[in-house]
Amino acid sequence: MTSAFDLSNSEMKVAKQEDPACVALTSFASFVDSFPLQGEKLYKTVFDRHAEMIQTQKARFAVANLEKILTATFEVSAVSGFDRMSLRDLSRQTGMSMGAIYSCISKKEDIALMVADIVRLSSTLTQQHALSAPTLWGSLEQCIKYHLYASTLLQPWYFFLYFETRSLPQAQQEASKQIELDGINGFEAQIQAGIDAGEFYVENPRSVANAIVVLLEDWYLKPWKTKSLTINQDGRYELNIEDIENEINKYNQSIIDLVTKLLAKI
Amino acid sequence: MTSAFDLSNSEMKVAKQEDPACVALTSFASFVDSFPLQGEKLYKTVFDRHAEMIQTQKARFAVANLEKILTATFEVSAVSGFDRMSLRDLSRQTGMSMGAIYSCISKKEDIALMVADIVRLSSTLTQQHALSAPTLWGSLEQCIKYHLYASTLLQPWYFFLYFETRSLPQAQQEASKQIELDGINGFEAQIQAGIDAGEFYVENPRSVANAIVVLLEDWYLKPWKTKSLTINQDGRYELNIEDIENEINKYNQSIIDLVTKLLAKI
DNA sequence: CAATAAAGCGAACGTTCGCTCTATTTTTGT
DNA sequence: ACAAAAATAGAGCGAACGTTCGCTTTATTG
Repeated sequence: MTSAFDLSNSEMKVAKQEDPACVALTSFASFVDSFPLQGEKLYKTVFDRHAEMIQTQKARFAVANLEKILTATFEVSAVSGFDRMSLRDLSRQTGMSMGAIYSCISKKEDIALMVADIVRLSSTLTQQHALSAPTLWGSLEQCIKYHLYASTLLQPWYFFLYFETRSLPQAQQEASKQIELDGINGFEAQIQAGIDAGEFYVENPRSVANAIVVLLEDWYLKPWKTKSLTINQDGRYELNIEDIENEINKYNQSIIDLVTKLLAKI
Repeated sequence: MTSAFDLSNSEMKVAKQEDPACVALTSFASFVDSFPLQGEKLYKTVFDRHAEMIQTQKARFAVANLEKILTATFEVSAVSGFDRMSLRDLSRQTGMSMGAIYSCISKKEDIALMVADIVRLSSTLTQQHALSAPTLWGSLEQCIKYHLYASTLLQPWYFFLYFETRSLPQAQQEASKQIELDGINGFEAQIQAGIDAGEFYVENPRSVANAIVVLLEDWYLKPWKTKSLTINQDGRYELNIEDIENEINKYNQSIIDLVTKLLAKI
């Protein structure tokens, strides 16, 4: 399969309509098929992008251990926060020794840096692909939908970055704010374009854009609002992919309904 | 002046329309005049409600020191989080000795408990008073407005509770979730009442209720979105009360516009 | 099968933490 | 003026922290 997402030069690329890779992904299942940041590939990406801080040389070992470390980090720090998670907790949870952990990271903070990097990469990829839709409304719909899809697949990552930003260097804290502002600006621009084209009407485009961003955040920040999506002790969703798809679609539809009403011409 | 808020038996009281204390507070300035949780009264309330963990006997001293401690806590932990704030930091920031600090608290966690208690008290007070409005729409409007008012006056407190909930005992963590769910349920009930009365129409009342709650949270969580509201180095807003009133009214109006559209009968 | 290099291990290090205590001085209320 | 309350500076406690390092185990290669 040709993936719709190009990881290789993610920072540069802006997908064009004519691009054969720009297939509209209509279901969560098809998104899962295309999205590169999951499973083994996800941790391989972490390894590739942070090789300089990883002592372990063979990707095979590093990837397996990074998965253990990051999974355990999400489990432990979801309850008590990253600061309260000691590396001894992490050692216990992963079954790895302190030394093994420190051959995958150079210091504790590196874990947070890895998460921040992946979330930003995911946001960039998702947004770029969504903007390739042929119509204004379609592009808006896809931005929302893909963001929900990506933040579902990477829920613990998005959640972690939101709550643990303050464990990062201050420059990175500012960068996180900027990402959020960029998100709002992006939606605002799309809405404004729709107004200019006579497709939408709304008095204050920015407040609608802000509402969208905040509702998207709510999805990965408060999974307990949708009880059926809570994760079990193994850190996995209890639902199979069809059930998840239903839950996402329900939430997606509620946002779309909202936005439809807010942008409707009277 | 007779305050519109009754602090004495806040847990019990549900204001009635006939209650002479139930004045509609139409401006931030009049809210400030009535709201009991500010200035010296605020820290006196903390003292009264946590006397058992405070060694200092005379309220006069305790109140002054609690103000120093809590203000410094907000300043320090807004940057790096409550866990990373050491009591030596706190001692430096407040200019108090360790001994003086420990005569106002029994342990570090107490600080977080005090904040949580005040925020919950504030939420309760605000919601009770707002529900006393004579009409359905007026009640909904007041719930939103008063919440914005209270969370502006107590912004560092609301912010702190949101991000440091995980520093609290697990029972308190659950309680915090419940407060949010209660908030959603409250708005949902009001919207449903409006639908039943034929005043509103919306397909999914809960998603509108959820949007309101999330937008209210956004106000105190991301003050940097409204640049003019950012606080300076002294921890005080740079604006005077009129400017703040303008900013709140602008944000309040944007929520009201949103909700108006969402609940409009077609 | 021996040699080599990578990976894994866990005790131990130095530091910092929350917290206590004491001796002394300052502030307060009468 | 005087006794009580409050605050101070600083030493110090044990526990827990992030991190290091000498050593052992494992995998791979010639």
